[in-house]
Amino acid sequence: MSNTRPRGETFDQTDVDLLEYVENDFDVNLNVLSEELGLSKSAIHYRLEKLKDRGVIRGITADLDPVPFGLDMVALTEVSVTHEQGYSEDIGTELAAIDGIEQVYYTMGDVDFVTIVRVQDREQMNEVIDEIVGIEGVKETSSRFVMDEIKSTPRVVSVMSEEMKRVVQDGDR
Amino acid sequence: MSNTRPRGETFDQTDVDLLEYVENDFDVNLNVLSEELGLSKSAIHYRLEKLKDRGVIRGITADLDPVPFGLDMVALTEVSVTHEQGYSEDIGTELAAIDGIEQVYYTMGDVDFVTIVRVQDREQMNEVIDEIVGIEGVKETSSRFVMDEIKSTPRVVSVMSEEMKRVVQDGDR
DNA sequence: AATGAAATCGACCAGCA
DNA sequence: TGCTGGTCGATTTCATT
Repeated sequence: MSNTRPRGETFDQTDVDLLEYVENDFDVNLNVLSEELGLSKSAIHYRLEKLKDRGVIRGITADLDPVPFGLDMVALTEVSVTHEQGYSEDIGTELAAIDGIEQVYYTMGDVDFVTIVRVQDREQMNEVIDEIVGIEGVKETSSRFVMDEIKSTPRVVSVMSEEMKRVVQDGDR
Repeated sequence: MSNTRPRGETFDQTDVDLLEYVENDFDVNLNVLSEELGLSKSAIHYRLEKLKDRGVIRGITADLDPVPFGLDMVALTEVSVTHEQGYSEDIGTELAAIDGIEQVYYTMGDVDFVTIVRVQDREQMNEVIDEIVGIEGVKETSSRFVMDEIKSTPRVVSVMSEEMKRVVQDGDR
């Protein structure tokens, strides 16, 4: 389109392909990647290390299924706070520290925080909500139960449109 | 507490420790884990393979930082649909397929879906919203911008309280 | 930034508790 | 079934270009 100025950093095609691959599966031998991307094994390794150093790859993690742990009860909980002081940042940190709270977003608008809570049963859900309400400065909460997690394991490159990729792309190799 | 019947499967202390470790950092050599958990390299390897086979470990993935890609604009978008047919499931799938939509939850209550959208700029945000509205059966949307992602990379075991762990625990070794 | 060779580490096997 | 120790193959590292 018209705007080709890169926001953020730039990546070549190989990096984008490599990253899209490993963000879905890092349990690979380098031979496959090597052939797939047409580069030597050492070069793949070198690029991966550089991407780690740059902080693009924050880490390598095991993706766990919550279901075997009985963690199949999920709720989206909105949290409103009193706006007397600049407490908001602290309250966010406190929310993030509560067991069972998986994600915390600080939002604009009528509510201040949206959290995603994951627990094993209703009793634990009540406990989490009680903990939230117990935080100083929290005014009220409102929860919605999740009936189905249609897509719940965030990916970065895999979710980008071609246009989004174009914006951060630089050379072709 | 009173309820000690395990929901889901059971794990021993070593598995829980191992899983908590690798869900935050799988970029370790087995020697470190071996010492840390007081088990031989082979045993660690054996347990990891078994946990993969059981589906507890769904995969090994690279955790990417969205910021270097300029993906720093995030919104929580609620989607309401018409309730004439049993379309809901299909609509969820269609939402999940849209570029820029990172997470999709099917919820009870006044709205039907909550999505998390991640893009590079307002123009792309508009495009995503337009795509959502363009889905047949979608009635209306409502979006909130995220000002701060306080906690946005879901973890499973690391977020469990001691009580939650107790519920799925079995032997001590 | 990429290569090929050398050192290191992980995957696999047979045997054992 | 779960663990050990040892072997082989793969990966990481490094000197070189």
